[in-house]
Amino acid sequence: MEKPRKPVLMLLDAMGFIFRAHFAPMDRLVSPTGLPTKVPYLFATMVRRFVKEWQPEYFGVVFDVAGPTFRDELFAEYKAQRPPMPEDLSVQLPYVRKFCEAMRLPILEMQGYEADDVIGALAKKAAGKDLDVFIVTADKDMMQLVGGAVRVLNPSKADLIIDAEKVQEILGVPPDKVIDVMALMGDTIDNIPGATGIGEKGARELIQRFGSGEAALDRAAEVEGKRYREALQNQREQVLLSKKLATIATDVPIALDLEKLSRREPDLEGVRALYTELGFGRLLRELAESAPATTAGEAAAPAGTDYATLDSPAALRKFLQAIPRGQEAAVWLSIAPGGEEDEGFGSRVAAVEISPRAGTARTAWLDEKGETLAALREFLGDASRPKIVHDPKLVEVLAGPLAGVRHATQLYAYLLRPTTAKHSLADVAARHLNAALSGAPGECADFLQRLAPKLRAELEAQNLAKLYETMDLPLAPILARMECAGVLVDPAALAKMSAAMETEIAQLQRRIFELAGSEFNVNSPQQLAEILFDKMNLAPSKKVRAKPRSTAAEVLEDLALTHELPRLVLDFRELSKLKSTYSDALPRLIHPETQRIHTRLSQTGTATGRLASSTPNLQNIPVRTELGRQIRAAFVAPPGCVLLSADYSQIELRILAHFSQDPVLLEAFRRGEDIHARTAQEVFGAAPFAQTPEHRRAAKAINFGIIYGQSAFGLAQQLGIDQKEAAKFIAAYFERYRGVREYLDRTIEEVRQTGYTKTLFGRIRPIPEINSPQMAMRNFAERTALNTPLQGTAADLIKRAMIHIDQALAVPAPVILSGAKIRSAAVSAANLSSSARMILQVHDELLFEVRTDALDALKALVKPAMENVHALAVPLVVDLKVGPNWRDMA
DNA sequence: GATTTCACG
DNA sequence: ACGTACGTGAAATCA
Repeated sequence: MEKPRKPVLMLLDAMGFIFRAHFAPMDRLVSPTGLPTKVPYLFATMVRRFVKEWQPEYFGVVFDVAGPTFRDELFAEYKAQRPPMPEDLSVQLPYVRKFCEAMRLPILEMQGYEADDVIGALAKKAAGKDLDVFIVTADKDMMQLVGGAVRVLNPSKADLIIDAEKVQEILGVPPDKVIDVMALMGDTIDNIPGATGIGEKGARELIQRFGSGEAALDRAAEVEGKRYREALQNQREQVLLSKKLATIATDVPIALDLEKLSRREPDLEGVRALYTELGFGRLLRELAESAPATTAGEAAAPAGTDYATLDSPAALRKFLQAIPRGQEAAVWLSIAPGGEEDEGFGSRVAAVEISPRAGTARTAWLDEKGETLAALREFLGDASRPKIVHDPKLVEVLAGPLAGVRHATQLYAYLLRPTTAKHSLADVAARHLNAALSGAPGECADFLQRLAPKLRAELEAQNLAKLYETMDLPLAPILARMECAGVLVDPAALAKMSAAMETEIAQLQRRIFELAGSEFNVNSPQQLAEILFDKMNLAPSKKVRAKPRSTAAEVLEDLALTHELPRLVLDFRELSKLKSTYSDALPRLIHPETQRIHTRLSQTGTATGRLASSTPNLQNIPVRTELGRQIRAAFVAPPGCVLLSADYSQIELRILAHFSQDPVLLEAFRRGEDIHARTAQEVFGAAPFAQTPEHRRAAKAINFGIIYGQSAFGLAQQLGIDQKEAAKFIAAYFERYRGVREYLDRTIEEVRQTGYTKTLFGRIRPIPEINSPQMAMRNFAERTALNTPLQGTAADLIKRAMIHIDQALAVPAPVILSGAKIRSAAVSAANLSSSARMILQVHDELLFEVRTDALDALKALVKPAMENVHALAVPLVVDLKVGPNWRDMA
């Protein structure tokens, strides 16, 4: 961004920002002493961004002062309904002020006036000077101040800059009519009532037509729509009052003292001290880079650390043996740089760090003969030696069997806060120890020692220890073996597909260029939108309510009804997607030695407890279209083997039945009915034999919608029907499935109280946004709150099943299988683990590779293990399919 | 690096 | 009136 020539004055609406920041969709941040710090953190990063980007000459941070303002006299209920500030937030306010003080940013506030008024008055005065004025706020009503050199900068909309033209675009009126629009539509956040029954759209239309709130009131009789007319006629006083409330007082007795508002050099020591107190590691580092510390940097390694290097495999062996029996030793493997991008199968260990106690660590570099690794393996595999590791799955993938893991800090961190994006050691140390890694050899293992007791205590406090012991920890080695096993794909088949697609794509592209009349990049949504909407003047029908200028499939499907081109683009997209994401990409990921693809199955990657697959993602291999299924056919069983797929039928709806105890749902599943047919019967009153495909389709959409926390709008969109009709379906559903309604209500209420969701096995997911003042965010949080227990419990169940199956595969079969069955199997029971292996998990499906002669034994083991994994109020049903590849299965 | 689109459950 | 199903990962484009 080019810096404007005129000097810049920024006026920041501090309280507005603080309130929004508190509910920003971000993880909870805490200081080393456990204080919440999200608000000062976001405040600091925002100020830092503005200073960097705009280099404002003048800066004012404007606060509200507690106590009555002139608005309270106008309207007794003004802001009365606003809940008191959450304590979680109020404790953070002093730090925002401290930050401003350390940065030497002037704080402005006036008794009896709100920040809006102070900003308004200053902006008005500044408009007369030769300045560019930016009002930093997300409040709509501040748009009334825009004009000339005064603009609004909205930090919650990617720093959107709003000038008079933009105000017109957003609200449909110029800045001087903003208060009139606000008078009619109101503002729930600011508790301006507005007129009940008139929203943003209505307000905009009425003001555009009549010019002002007063004129609209006076000429209400002319309004055709009954709803708006009556709203205006009956709520005259409330509208007039709202207009007063929305009007920002620009006559506040405050002088524009540019001398005082000048930006000064920050008090770097003060800033550093504050960042240290709050644990802002990243900002601290940045500070250190821009202005090197004046004091000597002793802080890198905590005082009293004893780090050293072991210079031979024998020294490592000796060191490991000297660790007292029963003492927990931390083990960290550092990975050789280069080679694999991701840490996983194929990565090489560069060094081993061992820490027998906090503060002490030894590093051993790997030797060419592999003696270091051998010494380590002995230790890792010894169950009698208790260990602390970060990511047990990775240790096992890199170094082989791991026994005696006491603490796995990555799993701890994930169980405590599954919504956090990353759980690398650096992230976890930053969050829970408030410490940054300096890169010193030995430090990682030392950090594990420090983290383990702390996280373990939190785990116990949150009742998550059992889940850790019985589910997440035992799953790790299973996932490690799956990653190492890999899956077999046929590169020749994929190459053939790529070639065929190449030709087809070229043909489609030619046709597209012909029809468009020019050449462009079909893969660029921007260029495509230009062709479709500007050049060809196509417009999606009203049914499609996508974003303006969206070229998503849904929009193109609609456009395809009126023109030939969109269909070709859809075909082009399908082909290029399949080619680039699958047929071109998969062969590149075949491991040169194993000739197989080794996906990474992340155990700590999702907010709900599901696994996530990457490099490549094998959980989204195409299946829904014929062309896509060709890709799937390239996933094959090796000679002498077949693939066995076992998938749970309707697992999330069954869990819903269990949680809700709804009698209809329970009965349907207990009788083994087709649940979509049953819902069609309940909602539409159509007996199964009388049901049309349309009935079933709608019922299926409703059943899915329930799992996602559906709205009438969403269902209407999905089914391409009227919203009213969708609302009727939903009402009919809840009329018949009363228990479900009650369960959903109960769940929301519980999450509001506790702030988190919980699965059947106690896995939690914090959802603080459930109490956000922003409706959109709150609604989103509510849908999440409804979906997570269902999705998460399903994830728990299949994880548990994987553990049971893994155990059963290792045990001589007669213990597990009924005697008759196993005697008829062609292989001896004890061999099953060498004849069959689990190779993939796709949320509700497990995929096995099995020698043909062991297939029956595996089938007889897997199905009951999955179905009986945990007794629910309804049966769990598993469907088995077998085939030579992942497509042709029966 | 963010945005858009689209593959899966 | 509001804004609109939950959870993922990857590729391509564009700033």
